[in-house]
Amino acid sequence: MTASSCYTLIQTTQRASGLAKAKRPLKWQRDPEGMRLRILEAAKQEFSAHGLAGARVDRIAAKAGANKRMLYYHVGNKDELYLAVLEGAYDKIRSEERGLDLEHLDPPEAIRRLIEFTWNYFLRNPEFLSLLQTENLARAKHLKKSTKVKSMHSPFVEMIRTVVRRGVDSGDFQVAVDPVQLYISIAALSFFYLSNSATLSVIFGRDLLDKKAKDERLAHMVGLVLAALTGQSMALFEIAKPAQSRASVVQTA
Amino acid sequence: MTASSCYTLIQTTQRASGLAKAKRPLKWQRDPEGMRLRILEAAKQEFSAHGLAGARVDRIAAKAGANKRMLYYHVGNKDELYLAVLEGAYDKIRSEERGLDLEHLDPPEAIRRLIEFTWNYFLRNPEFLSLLQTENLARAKHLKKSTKVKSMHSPFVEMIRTVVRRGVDSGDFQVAVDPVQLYISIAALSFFYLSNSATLSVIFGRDLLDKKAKDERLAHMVGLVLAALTGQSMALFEIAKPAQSRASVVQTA
DNA sequence: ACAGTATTTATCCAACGGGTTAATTTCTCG
DNA sequence: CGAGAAATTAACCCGTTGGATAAATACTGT
Repeated sequence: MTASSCYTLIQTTQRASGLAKAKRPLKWQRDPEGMRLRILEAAKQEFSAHGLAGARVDRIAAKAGANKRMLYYHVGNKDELYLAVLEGAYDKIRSEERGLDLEHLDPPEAIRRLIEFTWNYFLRNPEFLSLLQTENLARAKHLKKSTKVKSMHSPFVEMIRTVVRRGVDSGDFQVAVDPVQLYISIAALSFFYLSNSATLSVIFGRDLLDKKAKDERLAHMVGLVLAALTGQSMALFEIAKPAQSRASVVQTA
Repeated sequence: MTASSCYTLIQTTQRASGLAKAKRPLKWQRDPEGMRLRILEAAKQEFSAHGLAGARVDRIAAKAGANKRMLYYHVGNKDELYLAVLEGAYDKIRSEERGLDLEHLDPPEAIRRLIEFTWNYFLRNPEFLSLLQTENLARAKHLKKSTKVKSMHSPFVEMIRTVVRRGVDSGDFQVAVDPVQLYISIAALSFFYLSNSATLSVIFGRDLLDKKAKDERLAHMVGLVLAALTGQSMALFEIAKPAQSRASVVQTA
């Protein structure tokens, strides 16, 4: 498996200059950037699947189709590798957030979009949730050392502050809620549901990750937050959920 | 330290029969129940501080003032120890929940009390949060094996269902929200804030665990949920937060 | 083409860590 | 009081794991 993925590498990364002049079949090929990327990707999977202490350096190497030595050569030791993965994860979500462009929507729609984005991002990137959990179990010990992440200081909060202010001015929102509180609440509603779905599913005896459950959750979250902000009924916002299903929820055991 | 706690044990757990007839100073004393309790307590600390993989059996033994062999003698191997701790944690919160007695409060007050209880329980028992995080990182692998926890099937959900129904009947609440969704949301708002406070504090550059921040968070959560349920303004419910502080929040950078 | 450097492979190892075995000490009950 | 059971200590075992060292191979500029 490891060997085969290594050969795959040789095929996929061969340069344009690689005509048919390959006399002796090379044992391996240089590709520092690609190697680094594959290492970080493999490390992301390993760390999110097993946590920091549970992650195995050898497994990361194997998954990356690399020799273990490569990790130390290209990134550093286990902790440095972990921090690099963490920084990459933050970098990714921040950059996607930047594209959200809430300024041009009317306030309630902006909040709805923010909730939906957060929910979908967490759904699409479960490793991100795991990495955050892992880092919080370590009380952010590594993140505190990071110079990069501190400078990322979310301009996102400013986006939300603006939306809230606009909402208050237009009369859509009833309170000038603290944007950080709001952001944390929105993240919390999605994050907890997804990151704790395993134990919650056991406890409540229902699969929280099937299609229907996920649809209902999104509708619930949007309804909860928008109802609180606008003072209107939750039911008004749950357009994603058909009336039939809404009734059945009340009866669910 | 380890040795001293061991001697402490001998002093504190000596039976009533222990007159002053101790001729030869005993090297140690039998105390199976006490030993088991100390092991589980030490294990709880260790697992919550370091996760499953990061926990060290030797450290648990040391913290319990015991010989490593005792863990295996009284509980079992590392995994069994972990499961025992987890079951104990669920047992504890469930039993406290049972005393909440929401039935005799009017619906909005019942919800407020539920939120406050959850928040305070999480604050008082940070190990519980860590254990749940750890178990979810393991995708509830251990919890699924537990026969005990499955039978605990929360009668709590029924309590909430009743409160919601009463609230709808009385006109206090506008929607018959799914009690499981509501419970998850209430837990989420507290859980995420506290379990992720380490990384969030770094990112937002403010200490989320100081007194003022905690007070504001509780007020925010109560306001959010009750406003959504009743359709009234969030501001009405934030009685814990003085007006001055509320204004300053809006300005906070 | 070739010398020097960058990248990768192949081994090795010392510490660690979960778990076990065997000996010791304390308690209980006839 | 003394023998057998229960509880505890002490010492050891051995696979694992993060990390290091050294040798081999591929590329680059001249």
